[in-house]
Amino acid sequence: MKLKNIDCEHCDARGKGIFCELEKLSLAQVSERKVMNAYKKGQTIFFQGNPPFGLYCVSSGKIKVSKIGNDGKESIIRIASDGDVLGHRSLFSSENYTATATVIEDASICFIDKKFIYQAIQDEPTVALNLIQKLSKEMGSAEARSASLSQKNVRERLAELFLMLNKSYGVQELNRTKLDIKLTREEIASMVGTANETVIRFISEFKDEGLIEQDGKTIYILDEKKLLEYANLNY
Amino acid sequence: MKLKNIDCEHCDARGKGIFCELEKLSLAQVSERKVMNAYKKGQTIFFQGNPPFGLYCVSSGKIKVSKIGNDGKESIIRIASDGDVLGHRSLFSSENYTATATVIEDASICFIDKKFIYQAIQDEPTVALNLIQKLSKEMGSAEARSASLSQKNVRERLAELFLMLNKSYGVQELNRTKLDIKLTREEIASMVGTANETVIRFISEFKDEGLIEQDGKTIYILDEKKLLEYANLNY
DNA sequence: GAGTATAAATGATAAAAGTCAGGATTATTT
DNA sequence: AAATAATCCTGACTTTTATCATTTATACTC
Repeated sequence: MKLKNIDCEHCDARGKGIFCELEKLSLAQVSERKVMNAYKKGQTIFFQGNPPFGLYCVSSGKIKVSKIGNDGKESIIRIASDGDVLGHRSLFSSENYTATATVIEDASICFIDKKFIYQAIQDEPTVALNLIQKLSKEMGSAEARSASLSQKNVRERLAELFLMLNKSYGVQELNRTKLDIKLTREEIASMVGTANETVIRFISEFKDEGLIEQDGKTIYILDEKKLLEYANLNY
Repeated sequence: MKLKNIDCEHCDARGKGIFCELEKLSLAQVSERKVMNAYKKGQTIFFQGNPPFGLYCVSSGKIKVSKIGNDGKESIIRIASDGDVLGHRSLFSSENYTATATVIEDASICFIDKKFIYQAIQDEPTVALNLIQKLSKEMGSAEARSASLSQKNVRERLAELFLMLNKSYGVQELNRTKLDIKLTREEIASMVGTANETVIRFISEFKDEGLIEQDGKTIYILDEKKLLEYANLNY
């Protein structure tokens, strides 16, 4: 679905993206080259195995980036939302996509051609630096996740995930924090790296112990302190 | 230990590093700002928790980058050798080191001040681009590792590791490939994300089945094909 | 080269998580 | 609102891996 081409200057995600420090003039150039598309929940932005032709910049919505194993098992690597870029990893390491990007919450996403991105990196040091910083932060998460998977048990990893979701998508309410993201147990399981039955068991445990509660598909954090204990974070 | 300051132009790792496309003049500038140090096996280059003051470029040797969990369990995130950079992730995400870098094979490493690195990124687009590419590739490995840890069992992950080591450090001999890297069982375990006893059992199995053999601490790959089967790689 | 430290190997057992099956809920469609 | 589908939940059982204890081998030091 093609959207009216909102210009970059008025993009909601303007302050967070890699082009955020550009002056108006250059930003207008970016704006001219981009195409904005609207995606519905469930749609795929790119598939594992396909070659990248450019970069996706998320203006709004949520996208899961996941790897599908040989046996069909899904692993969600990260979730991208406004201000995040998608497809950069494969683009810059000159290989086909190693993951699939699927919309989990209706999204507006801009596509920018490969050539122009490389040009922008050459001409605008801030773009390069922002990219380096974004990659570094994502790398940090990826490494933390690896360490977590090697060192921690499922309960710890699940507590960790809730804390992470709390940080990224938490909306404070009176005596609880609403997680503004809807995930199935299956998806939660594939973020934690376990089977969905196992996740279900621990979520029930967390609910019984009053750490979290649930209304429909929405999860609320009740006791962050206890979650922190359970997560056994590395200082 | 301070070494005679070999200039960048004559560095063995010149062709592989982030400064490889610089012209002689700019390279000389890098050369002036760097300090080269020699590290012995076992020495630590930086510690988890400390702030970064610059970037390390590996000229020779091998360094393990590992995260130590609360319980003291080590997870090796990656191994850096000639042409690789170290400490970039924390530097560019402006946080303290989230991992520790320890020499596992005597190394020569250059240190370049933070300020100068940022300057170089501004002034030399190729440096920025090389960094972006290095980060993207490392990110690819990190993501693959996460997926592997979530989806595969120990035997598959171990086979995968041997294939990876084969690719990076394999030296072809008559009817086998020598892995030019010495790792303890403990280290192998912490790369695979399991207990050393478990690694030992599977290594014994691999030896019994003629997939690998060993002479002292050196491992040789005998049957790459079978390892590929065992690894159950994702196409 | 004997002695000590470190690493590797093996067996027995326990714990954690995976798998399979069936039923209960909640969404979605007609 | 009924019907269908998708998701969630729970229990029983199996497999995988971790942990602990002990022995053997290798490397390092005096």
